Amino acid sequence: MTPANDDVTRLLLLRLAARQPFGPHERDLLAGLSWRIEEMPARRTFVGEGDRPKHSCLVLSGVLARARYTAEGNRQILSVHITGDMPDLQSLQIPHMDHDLETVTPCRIAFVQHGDVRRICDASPLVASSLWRESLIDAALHRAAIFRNGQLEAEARLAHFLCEVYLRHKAVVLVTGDTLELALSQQLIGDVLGLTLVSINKAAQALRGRGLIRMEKGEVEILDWNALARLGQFDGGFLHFEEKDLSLAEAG
Amino acid sequence: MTPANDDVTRLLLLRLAARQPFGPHERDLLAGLSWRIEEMPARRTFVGEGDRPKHSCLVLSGVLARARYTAEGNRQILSVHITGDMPDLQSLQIPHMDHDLETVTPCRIAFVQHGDVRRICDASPLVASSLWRESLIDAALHRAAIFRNGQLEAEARLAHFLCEVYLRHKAVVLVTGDTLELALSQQLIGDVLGLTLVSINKAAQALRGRGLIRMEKGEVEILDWNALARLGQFDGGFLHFEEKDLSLAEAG
DNA sequence: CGAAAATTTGAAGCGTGTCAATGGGCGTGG
DNA sequence: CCACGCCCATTGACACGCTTCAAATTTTCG
Repeated sequence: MTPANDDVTRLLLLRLAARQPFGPHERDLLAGLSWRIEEMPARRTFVGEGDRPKHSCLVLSGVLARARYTAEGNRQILSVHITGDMPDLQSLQIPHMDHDLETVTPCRIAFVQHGDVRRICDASPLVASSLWRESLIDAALHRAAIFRNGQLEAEARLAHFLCEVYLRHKAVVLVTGDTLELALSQQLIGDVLGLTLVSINKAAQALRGRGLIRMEKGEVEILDWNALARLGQFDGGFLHFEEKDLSLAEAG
Repeated sequence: MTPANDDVTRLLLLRLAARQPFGPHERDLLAGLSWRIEEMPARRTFVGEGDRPKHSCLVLSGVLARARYTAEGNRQILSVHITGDMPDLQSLQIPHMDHDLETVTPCRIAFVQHGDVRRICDASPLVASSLWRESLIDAALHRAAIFRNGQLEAEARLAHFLCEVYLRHKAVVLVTGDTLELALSQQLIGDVLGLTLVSINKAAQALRGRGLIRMEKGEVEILDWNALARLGQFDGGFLHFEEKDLSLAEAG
C-alpha cells in the first residue's frame, strides 16, 4: 500500500461508508485493493464505445464525462463526474461499453482491476451491495436527466443542472460557501442538456438577470438556492444522500 | 410453492440465467422466493414518488411505466416495461422512490419482499450479481433514452424507440414474425420521447410513408428493420443481450 | 505575445408546441 | 339495440423556442 493508495482508499470509504456502515472486515477488503493512478490531460477519450474494459475507475480530481455521439458527430453527454465518482462501475457486470468515457478537464484517475473488485464483492455482501447502490444512484441521475431534458425548457434545464452539480460538489466538500469551481464550458453544458451553446448562453444570462446565480471564469455562485431549485423543479432527493447531507444542502 | 409461483420462477430464471449460468444452488434460492400476484387495471399508479416500498415487482403480463411529473402536470415517462422486467429493483438498495410506477395496460404483477431478495443475495454472490446486472441494463436503457431524446428529432426518436421495444419484445418471445402487439397510445409514446402526441402522429405517418413500419390498432409491424435502425441511429448493443439473442434480432 | 478556445450578440429559419376541430372505436347503460 | 361518453387518431393554422449561421470580443494558455 503506497501512500497514494491510502488516499484512494480514504476517498472510496468516504463515499461508500456514507450510506452504509462498514465493519473492519469490509474496510480491510477495500483497503486491500490496489490502484493504478494516472494523470490525464483534458479532452481525452480513455474508454471507447464498444470496448470491453478490464478496469473500473475512481475520479480523484478533475471532471470527466460519459458521452455518445450521433452519426453527424454531435455529442450527447450522459453524465458528468467529479471527485469520488466511479463512472464506469457498470463495466464490472456488462461487458461492452455503450458510451465513451472522456476527460473534460485534466484529471487524476485511479484504476482497479475488475477481478479484484469481484473478489471483494464475493467476500462481502455488504461491499457488493454498497457498490450496487452506487450504480443505482448513477441510474437515478440518468432518470433526472431524462426528466430534465425531456420536460424543462432551457432556463429551467440549466437551473436543474446547476442544482444537481452544486449538491454533488457539496457532498464531497468541493464547495466554499455557495461558490463552486466549475470548469464547464457552455458548449459542454449544452451537450449535457441537449441544447446549443447559444441557448445556454442566453439561459445563463437570464438566470444572472434574475439574480439567481453568478457565473464567471469557471466559477458558479448560487445566489438564491430556493428560487433556483423551484425554477429547475429540482428535488435533491434523487441523489439519495443521507439526511445529514441533505440538511447541509438545504442550508446552502 | 403454488403453480403460479412456479410460473414466476420460470420467467425469472429465463431472464437471469440468460446472461449468467446458474447452478442448482442458485436455482433453489430463486425457486424459494414467495411471490404475491396481483391483477391491476390500466392507468393505476401503484408506487408513488417518495414512497419507501418494501417489495420489488416482476411484470408477468401487460405494460407498465415509470414516470415523473412536472409542476404543470406534464408526464415524463422514464421507461416502459413488459413481461419479464423488474422495474423497481432499485428500491432494494435506495429507500425513496424518485418516480411513480404505473400500469399502462391491465397488468399481472408479481411482488416479492425486499427482505427475501436480500437474503438470497447474501446467500449467493451469483444471484446478487445477476440482479445487479439487471439493474445495470436498466441504467443502459436510461442512457439510450438520454441520447435519443437529446439528439434525435421526432422521426428518428420514434424509430429508435420502436427498435428498442421490438428487440425487447423479441427477447421474451412476444413477437410473431415482425409484428408485435404494442398497446401504446401516441400520447404515451409522446410522454416517453418528450414530444406531443401531435408530433408523434406526424412522425408515425412519415415512417409509414417511407414504408418502414405498419402501425394500427395496437399492432406494430417492422417492414424494414435496417432502414428503421439506421434512421433511429439504433444500436441494439446497449441492451446487452447474449449473442444468440442478437443474431435473432438481426435476422428480424 | 500569439493562437486557440470560450463567451457574447444578432438575425433568420425550422421543428415542435399549442389550440382547435373532426371522426372512429369501444365499452357502458338505457 | 342504439345512444352516449370516453379515449384515441388525425389534421390544419399559428406561435414560439431553439437552432443555425455569422461575426466580434474576451479569456486562456503554451
